[in-house]
Amino acid sequence: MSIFVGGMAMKDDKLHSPARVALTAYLKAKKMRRTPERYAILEKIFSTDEHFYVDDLHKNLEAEGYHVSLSTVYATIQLFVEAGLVRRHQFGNQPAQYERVPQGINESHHHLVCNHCGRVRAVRDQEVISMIGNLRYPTFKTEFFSLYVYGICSRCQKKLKKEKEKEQAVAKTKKKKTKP
Amino acid sequence: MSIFVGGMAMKDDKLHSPARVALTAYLKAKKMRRTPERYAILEKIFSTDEHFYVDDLHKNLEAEGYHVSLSTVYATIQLFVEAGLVRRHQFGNQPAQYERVPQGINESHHHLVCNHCGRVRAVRDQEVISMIGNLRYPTFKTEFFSLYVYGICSRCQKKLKKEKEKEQAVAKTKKKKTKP
DNA sequence: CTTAGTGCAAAGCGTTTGCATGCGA
DNA sequence: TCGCATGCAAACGCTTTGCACTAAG
Repeated sequence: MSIFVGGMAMKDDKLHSPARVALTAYLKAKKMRRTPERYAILEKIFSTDEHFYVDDLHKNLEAEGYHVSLSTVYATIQLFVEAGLVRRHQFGNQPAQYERVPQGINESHHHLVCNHCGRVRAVRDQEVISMIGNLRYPTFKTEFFSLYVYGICSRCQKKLKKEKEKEQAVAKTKKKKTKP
Repeated sequence: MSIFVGGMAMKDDKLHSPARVALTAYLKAKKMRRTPERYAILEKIFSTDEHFYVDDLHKNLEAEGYHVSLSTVYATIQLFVEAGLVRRHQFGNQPAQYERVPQGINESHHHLVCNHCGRVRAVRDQEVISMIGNLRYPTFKTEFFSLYVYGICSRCQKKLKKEKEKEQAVAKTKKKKTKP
């Protein structure tokens, strides 16, 4: 069975997905409007568990024939962040990345960020998650955390190794020339 | 005793501070120039252990009568990040913050970030630091990490509590009016 | 009927870039 | 002398804002 909601076809179970329920509750509590745009954007975000850029999300919606203005996408994502449905990340000088909040400990993870190419990889590690999750600070009401481990990814390690070898070869050539 | 270097008065020991030595080594290795601007900016950054914004750093230098262009400050900080002398942080949609890299485990720390006002507090916690520092990932060459704990700072907790009390008072008033 | 939400275009702002000049090596 | 660094101003790109219009409650 399939129903048409907010301009997009979706399965019946999606109508009552945890995310939709949470958004509805939040909007009601804040006395805000339940617009089709908000649900369409939410649906799109929760349809994958990948990080995403605002611009890509917008393009994907347009590509599906669902027209929303970029400003609305920005405003809506901000709303989702405040509602605790989405989290913001920003690495180096790249545009902001977002991801839906991890659902329970099985989805919790931290990030490996490559200092060379900027790529981000999610890593699940129960021990780390629970250890950090148990931290308590007096006078500070913890809500969630982000752990970023920076370094060099395997791809860039190879790339840098090759570059280094090339440089050394050049250096040797120069030595021979200046000291013949 | 005090010597004049790079347009700024400084103590003799600063001339051979670990940061200066490290920068000199880096510049020599990369065959880059040791300009007074680079050392002046380094000095300013390492004169405190606080996080700072590029703009403030630039203003502070100007205020001291040391003129450097904003572009040079940007370029230089980027250089310092690549040299491993400075680290970049970015919270929410605030401009980037930087801090000199922690010198040894006694300076290592993580951050408490307020979701309401955006303020950042540094927290030292040996156990957390060493636990995370011992993480190893195959194919990924770890260089350093950042842990951000998000929540509500004490100041904002009080603020939000007051706002809530006000709202509830208003809500009660309305109830009385509609159900007399 | 009221006014929050949306769409569009323009503005804002941190950061980068292009180019002429200056200075370290 | 040679060419990297700097200074300045203009450009850039992500994000926000102002305003007229639309639609949720």
